[in-house]
Amino acid sequence: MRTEPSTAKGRATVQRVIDAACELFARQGVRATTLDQIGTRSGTGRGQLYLYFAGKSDLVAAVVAQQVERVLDAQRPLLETVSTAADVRAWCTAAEQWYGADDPVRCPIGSLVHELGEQDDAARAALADGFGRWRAVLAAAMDRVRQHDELAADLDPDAAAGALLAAYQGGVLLAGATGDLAALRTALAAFQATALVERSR
Amino acid sequence: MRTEPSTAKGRATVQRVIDAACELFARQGVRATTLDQIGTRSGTGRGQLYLYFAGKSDLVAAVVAQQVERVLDAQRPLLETVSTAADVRAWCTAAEQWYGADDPVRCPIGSLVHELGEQDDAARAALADGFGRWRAVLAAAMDRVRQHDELAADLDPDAAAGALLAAYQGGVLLAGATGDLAALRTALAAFQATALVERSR
DNA sequence: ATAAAAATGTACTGCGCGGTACAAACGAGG
DNA sequence: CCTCGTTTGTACCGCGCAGTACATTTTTAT
Repeated sequence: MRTEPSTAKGRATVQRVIDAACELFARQGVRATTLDQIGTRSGTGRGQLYLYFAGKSDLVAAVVAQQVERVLDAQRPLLETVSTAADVRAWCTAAEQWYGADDPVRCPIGSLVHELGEQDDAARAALADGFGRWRAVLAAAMDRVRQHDELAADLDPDAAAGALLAAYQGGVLLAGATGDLAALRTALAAFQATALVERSR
Repeated sequence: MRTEPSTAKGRATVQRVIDAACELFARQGVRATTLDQIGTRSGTGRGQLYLYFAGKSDLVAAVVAQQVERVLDAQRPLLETVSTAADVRAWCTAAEQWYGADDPVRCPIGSLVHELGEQDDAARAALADGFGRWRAVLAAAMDRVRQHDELAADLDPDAAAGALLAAYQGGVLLAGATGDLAALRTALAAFQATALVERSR
């Protein structure tokens, strides 16, 4: 960020720009999105971009950070209440339904991994941090499942969180490639079938 | 492919071009690779590209197909002999070691998913087909494991293959994002821990 | 040996997009 | 109501790269 806006109006504009960029990046990818599109979409010209951001990579870094917040915020309410195997199943079901029939199957965070330039250090760091935090939230949830004794014995919560996140990302990747959400369902179903132990109660 | 080369020399050139493109795409991505680089790397100018290929997307499609063959060929010998849980573990270990310490962690196939243009239909189809075939080979292997009764009871071989592929792709994605292969190890380890049942014999 | 075809190298063109400069409009103190 | 800082809109520049044209060399066939 080159210049922090000093008025409310300026801050609102910055937010609109980031929001527009988030949407466009998620839908059509980073490199396929031009600054013109972002400027138009956000209702501002391209001029503002260079007032508030040092350039495209700077904007990308800001978007990555924002996107991470969005994804985590969206999941937190659901994830923070997870404490049983059934809750995990519910999260998996919800995850499958994030993708509608018509919009492209691409995780707003995961898809960024291969789209960031090699030298976009700030963005890459933000991305890695985002995955770390996502995993931490999942791990906390898995830990509660473990306390209910509904996590497979040979998995520790941290490993389970990593595995679930990988299954999700891999599933989304395959689903995006084949255009069929079944791949995601399969990946998550396998995790549920093997990692969770339903206790009768 | 615009014109099939009719001489051995021409075919050799085409192959060199595709090989060079494979390497460059795998290392630095599709969009970051220019036709100049491919022309130079393959020892031919950019002129040839347009003699044999209709344009970049055409070349990309050819590369995708080739890349799929490479990956499958590399794994076939290992995968076709898989018939026990221990063999699956061996494959997982091998998979972790495909990535050296210095080269970037990106699956030559998986990384393409988000790099292909929205309208590169031929390439996308080749990619989807590649995943399908990869999964089929894995499923055949899982079927043999099942026959040894070393696959978890609540997984059918097809689902196990999908889950393993997703775990691998997701693991590579996370490892690439964080720069730490541990993510891949965790994902594969979780699959092994929960999907495989070691029988004493 | 020679003509036709195929392969190779080079130089040029156009354009999309990131980046910059600068002019116009707005808005908050004095 | 004037003034200065901030915000907004526009017009321009240059570069990198995909795509094209064409001249030159090499290979194949008769």
